Amino acid sequence: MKKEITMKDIAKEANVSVATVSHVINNTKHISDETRNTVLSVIKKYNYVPNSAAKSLRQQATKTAGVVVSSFPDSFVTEMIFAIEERAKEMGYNLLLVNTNEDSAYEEKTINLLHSKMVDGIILSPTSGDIQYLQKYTKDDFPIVMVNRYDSQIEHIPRVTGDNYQLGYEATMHLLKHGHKKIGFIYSYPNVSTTNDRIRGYKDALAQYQLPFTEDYLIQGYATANGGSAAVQQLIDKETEITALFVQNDSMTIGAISKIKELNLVIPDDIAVIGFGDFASSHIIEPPVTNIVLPAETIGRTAFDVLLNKINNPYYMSHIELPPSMLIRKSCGCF
Amino acid sequence: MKKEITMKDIAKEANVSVATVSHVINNTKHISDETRNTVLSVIKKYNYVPNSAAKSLRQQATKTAGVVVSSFPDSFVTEMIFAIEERAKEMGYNLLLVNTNEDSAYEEKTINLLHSKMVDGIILSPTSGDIQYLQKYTKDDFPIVMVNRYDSQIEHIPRVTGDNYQLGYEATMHLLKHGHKKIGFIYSYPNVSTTNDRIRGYKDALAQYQLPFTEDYLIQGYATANGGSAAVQQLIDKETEITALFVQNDSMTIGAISKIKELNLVIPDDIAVIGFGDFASSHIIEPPVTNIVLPAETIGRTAFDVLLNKINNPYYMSHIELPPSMLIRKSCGCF
DNA sequence: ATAGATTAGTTAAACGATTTACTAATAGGA
DNA sequence: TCCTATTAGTAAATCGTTTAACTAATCTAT
Repeated sequence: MKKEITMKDIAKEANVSVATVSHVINNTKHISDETRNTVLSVIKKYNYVPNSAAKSLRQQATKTAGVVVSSFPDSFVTEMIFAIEERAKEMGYNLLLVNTNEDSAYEEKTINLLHSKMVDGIILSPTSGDIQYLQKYTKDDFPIVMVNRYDSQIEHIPRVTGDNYQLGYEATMHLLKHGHKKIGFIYSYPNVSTTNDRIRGYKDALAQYQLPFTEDYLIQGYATANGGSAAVQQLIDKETEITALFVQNDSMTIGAISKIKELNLVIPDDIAVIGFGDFASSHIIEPPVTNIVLPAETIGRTAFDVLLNKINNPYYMSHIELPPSMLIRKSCGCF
Repeated sequence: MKKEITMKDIAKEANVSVATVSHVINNTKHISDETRNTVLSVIKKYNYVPNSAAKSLRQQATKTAGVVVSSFPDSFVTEMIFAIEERAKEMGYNLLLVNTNEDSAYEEKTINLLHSKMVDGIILSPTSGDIQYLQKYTKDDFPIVMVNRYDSQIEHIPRVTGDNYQLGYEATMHLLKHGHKKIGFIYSYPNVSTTNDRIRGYKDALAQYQLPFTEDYLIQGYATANGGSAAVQQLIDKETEITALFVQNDSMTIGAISKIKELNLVIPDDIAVIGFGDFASSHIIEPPVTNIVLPAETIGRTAFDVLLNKINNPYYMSHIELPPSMLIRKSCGCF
């Protein structure tokens, strides 16, 4: 790789000092039109772009934010990231995205990397692992905000999430109202706030109907279509005789439905289904699937705004929780 | 934000020079066990992490690569990114991901940003916009490899893509063999190699059967479910009387199918469908949809390996093209 | 005419690491 | 004993910017 062009080169060619070049670039001092123009033309000629490692080193600030998520190919997370990106662009920020794929050691490495790359702040959807290491950053007032998932052990970190307790409660209530008493709950990531809160909601709804909570109805599996169909198989194998299913992500929902059909069971007559998160195929699958959703776009945009607040004011604090809503289609038995 | 801990602080506390600390961290000189241990313990005590802006500035290298893609919520691209990430992790690299969302000005800004953040190289799936700006980087031997899409105007950039010509040809041939003569082609991004190559394949297949190419059968739309259903509506409005459809991405395929059903047309009897890219719901939609696919995982992993080669050898060059394969289900009329 | 303001530009000290060239002390070999 | 190697560590230059403090020239108002 050839030597990069530096500000010094530009300065030399334009017969000015490096300081002047810097001032032209950053509009940080009044420079005569004449010098400004020659400098600009030299910059253009060499396609010069300032080295931002040097810039960051000096300035301790970059218009760049990091986004660290733990699971990717999930339509909810994808949509949320998309919204964060959009909002960041609007506000003149660049975004660096990293997917930790539920690997908490990698998450820590990543946060360190981004931190030392001098992003101005980080939006984090944490893994289920130990995130005590975050404490170090909160002590330093490095701006971090949690999105989607949170960890209540970690204090003083703003967060914006969906109201997953309410979500679990409402979805279960909906099925209970249809007369179901044995409701399977299929999820993927244990020990994360989203799952925990939904399970709390699920239990409280059962209690409302004076129904006992049965451990066997809770099935954990991989967040893939295969994971979903395996989970259904387990419910069958355990002879749970469940008549309804609440599935926590899109791929698993698809897998669960395909398995139910394979078993020659009819949705919603034999087994009713509610899935979390709206996805493109929800209304084209047979039968169209009823979803309970969270406002992914609002969550994403808000998260970025909260980060911005935190960047501008180290004492900023807020916990924002957005409510779920239901998209009723045929799989829950309403029609 | 409080002052960060620097190597100097560590050195002072451990009663050694900064040079020694650096050597301990990087294993770049033999240091006695005693000093090494005290240094290490001080580092641990303060949770010290070297500032990589400074490091990059000095070293001109970081174990970090950038990935710049132009469209996200596409299952093919998602899967490819996933593979790149995995391979990068295996090789001890960190990855910084940016989605340009088909905005070519933003793409240029992003590449500049990543370049100046001193990533060691970039994997790029370019937008359809003008990418002459890349020339500057190739001249400097900055490692860039194109993945998925390429631009033949830009010389000397290695690439790994699917064989989209073959893909267009095979899918079309498959439909032609079933006796279809009027085949709609629904796509989303104009002026990108993937689309162009598939259209070439489509035309050549028609020619093979001595059929004329009809401009009206080509419909462009948004890469969403709505875009797909709007495209079908257009084909109907234009009274094209097509009997088969080849759709270029997952969301559009889902939308197209739902529109066809809405119109009370039967798949595959009235209209046969082949969609590009395998996705979770392909085999659960009614009828299960026949897909022609590209090996997303291999493409991703290979792309990273090619980037590594390019990083280690500025003169490295290769164009890798992976073949498509078909997943035959019911929507094409084979059963 | 002259003090004070304004304008246009420069000098040089940071920022936080890495790394080359150096020193000092000890060990080994003849 | 003297010379050379080896070991353990350090001083200082360097990467490419930004920015506070400075100078010099021109302008303004009295």
